[in-house]
Amino acid sequence: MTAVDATLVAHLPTFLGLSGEELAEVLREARSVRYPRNSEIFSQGEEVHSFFLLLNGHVRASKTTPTGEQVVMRYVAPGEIFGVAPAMGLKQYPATAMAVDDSVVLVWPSAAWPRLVTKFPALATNTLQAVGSRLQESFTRVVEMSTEQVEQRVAHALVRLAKRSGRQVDGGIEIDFPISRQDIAQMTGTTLHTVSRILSGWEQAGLIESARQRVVLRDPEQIFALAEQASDET
Amino acid sequence: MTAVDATLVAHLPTFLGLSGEELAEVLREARSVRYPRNSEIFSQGEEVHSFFLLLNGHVRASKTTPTGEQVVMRYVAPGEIFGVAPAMGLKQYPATAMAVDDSVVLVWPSAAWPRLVTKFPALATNTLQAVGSRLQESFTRVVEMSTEQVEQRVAHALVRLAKRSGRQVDGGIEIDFPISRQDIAQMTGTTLHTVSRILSGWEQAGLIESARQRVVLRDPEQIFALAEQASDET
DNA sequence: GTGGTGGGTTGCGCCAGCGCAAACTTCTGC
DNA sequence: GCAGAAGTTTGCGCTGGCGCAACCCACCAC
Repeated sequence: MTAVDATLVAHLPTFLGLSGEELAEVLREARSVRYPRNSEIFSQGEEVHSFFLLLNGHVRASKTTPTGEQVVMRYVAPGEIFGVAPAMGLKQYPATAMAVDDSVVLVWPSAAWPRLVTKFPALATNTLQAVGSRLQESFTRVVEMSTEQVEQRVAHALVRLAKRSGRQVDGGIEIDFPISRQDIAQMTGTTLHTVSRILSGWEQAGLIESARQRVVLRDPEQIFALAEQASDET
Repeated sequence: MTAVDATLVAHLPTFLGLSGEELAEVLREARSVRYPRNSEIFSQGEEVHSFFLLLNGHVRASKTTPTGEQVVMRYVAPGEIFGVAPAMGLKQYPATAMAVDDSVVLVWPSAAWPRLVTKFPALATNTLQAVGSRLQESFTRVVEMSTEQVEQRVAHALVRLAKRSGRQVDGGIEIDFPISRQDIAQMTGTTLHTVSRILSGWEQAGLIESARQRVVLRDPEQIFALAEQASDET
């Protein structure tokens, strides 16, 4: 039940339009929780009990099919809300959230949502915009999966990860959290093997540098180009 | 600029929690417009000017890629809101909406949204839930495209269409609007040809009956079964 | 240090479904 | 009633990428 520092989150889009006083009131209902790497925050099918805001670290949201296959829905970056099932009127979490890195998370009990949103309608409109942009992203993904080849989709995925969670390093841009070939496969609708082959190819060509759960874009421009143009080129 | 009959829409989830008086006030800002079959309601990239509620008919929302391919994002059923780009803070429509059947639509100017939502916060939460469930649907689609074979995806698509827009006829359930093989292909991420082959097969087997832009599920149970189980079976 | 485990790589064969092509059928406009 | 457009069917050959399998490597626990 740590007191949460308002200055850390005041600038986030979620709290746009709230006064300092109001923000403090909203934060008073949350507690700050630390999740170590590879720990589960909530699980698909579990009764909804909370909604969350990621302060620090990285969280992966994934869905498991009845046949046991996993699909990665998104990676949550610091500052974003997630697990907003309560706001969407869901009774159970539609996906599983796991900290892929040591993470710090603000947690509100579900019951707080109706109360907060009544008192601070801006929260509803801000959340609506957040959910709206996720819907756009999801649509983008559907479009990519419908029209692009695997290599292009992997390029797109890396570009997006780099933009959202990239860290400048001397050799280029590094994806700022541990991500395996398997994860990338589950983001792009392909197999671990195919991703491995593609990344190997790119590494040969000097476009990326990679190691265990680590990817550095050495030539972001080129990857970007691969993501964009339709298939021709050498 | 027809006056809109409140009793027609009072029961819709969008207006949940509004009194009759309030609803009347909301409707006063809308006008009712008729779009003939195959006419465009708004176009991808167009400046946002309105948001909509479908009273009657059917509307297809689709996205066009830079390379000119089309992907069908959803079919809007009567009673649903669509083109809610204003609420999501978008400046341009992310997709094209076309009436696939003669349709009647309530149209609000974008400018009305902030005003209405301030006055009636329930609108924001209701819209949030609507957008949330679309997000779920979109995720479902991503999962299907990642893990299922084409035949299974087509089955899923038909089942969903039948549930949302099916009409009981003596031979089974008919999809209640004109839909081409091409449309189904664009919903499932495959080609017109493959859809045609699959539907032909099903027609041979007596599962469906089809004609130009028309599909009747003769054996919905079977199609449902195809959609569910992983690939084995005769 | 040593054994084990969780990633990652790579070769090989196969097939679902795409691309191309051609023909057919049903609507629509005039 | 006729011409053309739009939608559908079907055959054929090819290939992207999947499934399987084997192996390698880096890290971790003890």
